[in-house]
Amino acid sequence: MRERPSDDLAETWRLAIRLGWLVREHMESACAAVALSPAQAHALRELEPGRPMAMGDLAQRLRCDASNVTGIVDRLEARGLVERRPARGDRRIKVLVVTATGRAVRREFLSRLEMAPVPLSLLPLRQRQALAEVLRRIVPAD
Amino acid sequence: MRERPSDDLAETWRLAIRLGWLVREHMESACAAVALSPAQAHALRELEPGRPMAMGDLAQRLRCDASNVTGIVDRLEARGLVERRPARGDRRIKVLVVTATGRAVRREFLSRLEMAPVPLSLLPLRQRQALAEVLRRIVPAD
DNA sequence: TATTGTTATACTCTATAACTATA
DNA sequence: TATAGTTATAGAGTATAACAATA
Repeated sequence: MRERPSDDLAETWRLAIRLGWLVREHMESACAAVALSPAQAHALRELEPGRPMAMGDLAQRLRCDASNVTGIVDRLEARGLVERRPARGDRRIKVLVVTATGRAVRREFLSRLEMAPVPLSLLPLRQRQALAEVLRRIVPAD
Repeated sequence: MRERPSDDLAETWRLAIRLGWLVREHMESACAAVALSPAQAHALRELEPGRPMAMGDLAQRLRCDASNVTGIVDRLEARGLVERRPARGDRRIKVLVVTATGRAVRREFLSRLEMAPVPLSLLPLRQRQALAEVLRRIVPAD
């Protein structure tokens, strides 16, 4: 069935959009499982254990205004997941460190995030390989 | 050591997640182009012209509480995109109708949404078809 | 009594602008 | 003066509970 290429493109993109929603729902359920809002989970994900990060740098990673990070970190800190520590050298800078509890929650969140929903795992191996190969071409590097 | 990353389920899923982000960014830029919040755009998308919908039904489609819809529709109505009309038969029900302006904005939004970002269009037709086929299997019907 | 939509309330995320304490 | 982080403020989305009008 030689469809017009433009129609094929639109159809493929519509399917991609639906996959996007699937991904979004999956993410939200991963957030809910660890009782974090999407923004909080996103922040915790960026804070790799053993790699302290300044508030401002986190704002950049989250692509939001620095003032938002204050509140997001307030809530993470209230739950005992991260700590604000003074940076050596520049006393204006506060550095974020993930606590032991934070590391556990972070691991739990990431592991849930990486558990693919059923349909993908049911796909034949060869098709999954093809999918991965195509995705690698169209999706920007992380 | 990853000898065969392509047959790794987790790797494929990670790529799918990135596609999800790509889709999300695309959607947000489509929303921004018509000056609608994601929730407002989502609502307007559900309101097919010529198919009036009750507030409660819209809440179900948006999968949110009915009380939220009041505010979302307030803003759409303030912009002249939809109208609340009394339903015949049951005077408790208010029915939503898209205005002429609303139809134009809706068309503009949907057309931007369906414009695939560059990378997908650069994919060879054959691969795009393969991608569509795989997506059709793993993605739930709309 | 039950249902539809609204209001009241509360919390989070978002941004801008003003403020503080450093540098 | 400039920068890092905070606070103040405002708008939007989310949910729950209470409410009015109607069924």
